[in-house]
Amino acid sequence: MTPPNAPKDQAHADAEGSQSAVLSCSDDEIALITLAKRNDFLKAARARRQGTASFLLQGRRRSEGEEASGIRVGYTCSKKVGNAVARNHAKRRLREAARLVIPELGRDGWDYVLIGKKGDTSERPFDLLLKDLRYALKKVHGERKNGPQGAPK
RNA sequence: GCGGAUGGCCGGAUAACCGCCGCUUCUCUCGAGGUUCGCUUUGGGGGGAGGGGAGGAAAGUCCGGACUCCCUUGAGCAACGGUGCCGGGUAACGCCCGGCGGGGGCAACCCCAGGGAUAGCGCCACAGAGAAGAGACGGCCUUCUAUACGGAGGUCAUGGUGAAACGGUGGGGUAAGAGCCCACCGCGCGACUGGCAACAGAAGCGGCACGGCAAGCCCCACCGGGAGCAAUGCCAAAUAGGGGUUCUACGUGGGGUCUGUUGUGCGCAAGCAUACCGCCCGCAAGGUCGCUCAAGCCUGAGAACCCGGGUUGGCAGCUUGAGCCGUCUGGUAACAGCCGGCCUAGAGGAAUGGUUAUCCACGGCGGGUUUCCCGCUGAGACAGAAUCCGGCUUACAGGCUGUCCGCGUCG
RNA sequence: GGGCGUAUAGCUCAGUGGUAGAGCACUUCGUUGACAUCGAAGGGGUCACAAGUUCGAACCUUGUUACGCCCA
Repeated sequence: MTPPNAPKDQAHADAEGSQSAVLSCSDDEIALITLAKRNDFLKAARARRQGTASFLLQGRRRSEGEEASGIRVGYTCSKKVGNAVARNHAKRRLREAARLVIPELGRDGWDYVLIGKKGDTSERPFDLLLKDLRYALKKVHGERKNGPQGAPK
């Protein structure tokens, strides 16, 4: 994606986005994009959050002016989690959990950030970790403007 | 058999399902360029297949390089930093090998920044008479005067100390003593011998003079420019096409040029001749590594510093290299050489994973036919490539294996 | 990834080989009817850790740990 071609590619993606992107991902799955920018992490940190036994979830709906479609996910493991091996391991488990859960429960146009905890993120049994993520997603989505227990489709 | 010393190697294995990052290849699709409309080149996206994907320390960043940029280069000097027994290895090293010296251990073996203290300076607290060219506080002895707590002289055997006290022990000797003399030990110099050398041995000589600290300054020898892949180069986008302060300079010679400008003379004019300026060439001056010398370079506009503005994208560097494995040869060894074979991660907010089963060793509990077997259960050491190599240091569950030493027993 | 620095009392810092200090804070006493201020006295230290050099190390050398700063 070189810059001179970028505008053209953008136009194509918009024009044929409904074909390529959606068709490739079969029915309702939306591509997950990894967050990279510091700014996005800071915005997410100011939004809604929900802690669980194994990690902390932050989530927000992107405002106007930003890209409207797609789910973006970021992963954070600070030095508090441990040395490089421990941090990488925790991030891998979070990434795997997000891959399994977020396509079915996540909402289009939202940003999520998963934050690892010292010890618990790598040691918690994996099925419980998935349960935690489902629970946290519900809590983050809920309550605000979708009414009480806004049923996730 | 028990205890110990030392070197090398490994550092979980296999399978299933679902995933991640490069590479090769096939296919579908979307664009761009070329086109003889057959096709071809190139870029993006989707899918399939094949094959690859963390370490012995990837770590600490403590040394040494490769590579890139910066300073104009070379030699010498100075400054600063480093290294420090000798010989060898190496691209290089503060690393490695072999040897020497000192210390520890019955031994195998281990440890040592291990040059110079007669080049100079400095320091040696407290205690002690005295802490560094020895001198003399108490004491001992002789002598003088008036019997002296006084004067003169001799002397260091003796004096709590201290990390360290100016040779030690014994004998002779003396007024008291003293290497004053003798024996042994220690110490210094050392012909000569062995060794490339460090060094070792040593005839003989010297009556003893020369304390410690250089991981204090220093002296000697050798080495070293600075910064680091977030180096650096390219492409694209965007903004700007900037502002301020300070400093320095306004030479000279010759030749060419009148098809560079201008002036003057001649000519009606085209043009011809000539002068200043400009341009080219040279010289001088100035500047240019902290200093000197040499070479080179720069200088009519230039140099230095400060302020201000934009981007946070992509590509290259990026993995074939002092590379790895094996046979043989040389060498005590580190290592080197010939030949043959192999290609072994290249990500980029950062992939190499998630779950399960069996096995492998380990711990705990229970049971059994108790050198062993079965069941349940728990935790699989230290730790994650980030430009690449050679070392060092530090962390590390457990296991395999070679060589050697001491003690005991048996033959 | 690379480069560099710091660690001494509860806090901020001195201390360049010889019994470890200052200010603030703390405790007690005095002053006051009481408090603040002021005065006096006192307690509090594995000098980050470990080895080495030295007779002797907070200090010199080497390694380790923790914390912090810088880069295009």
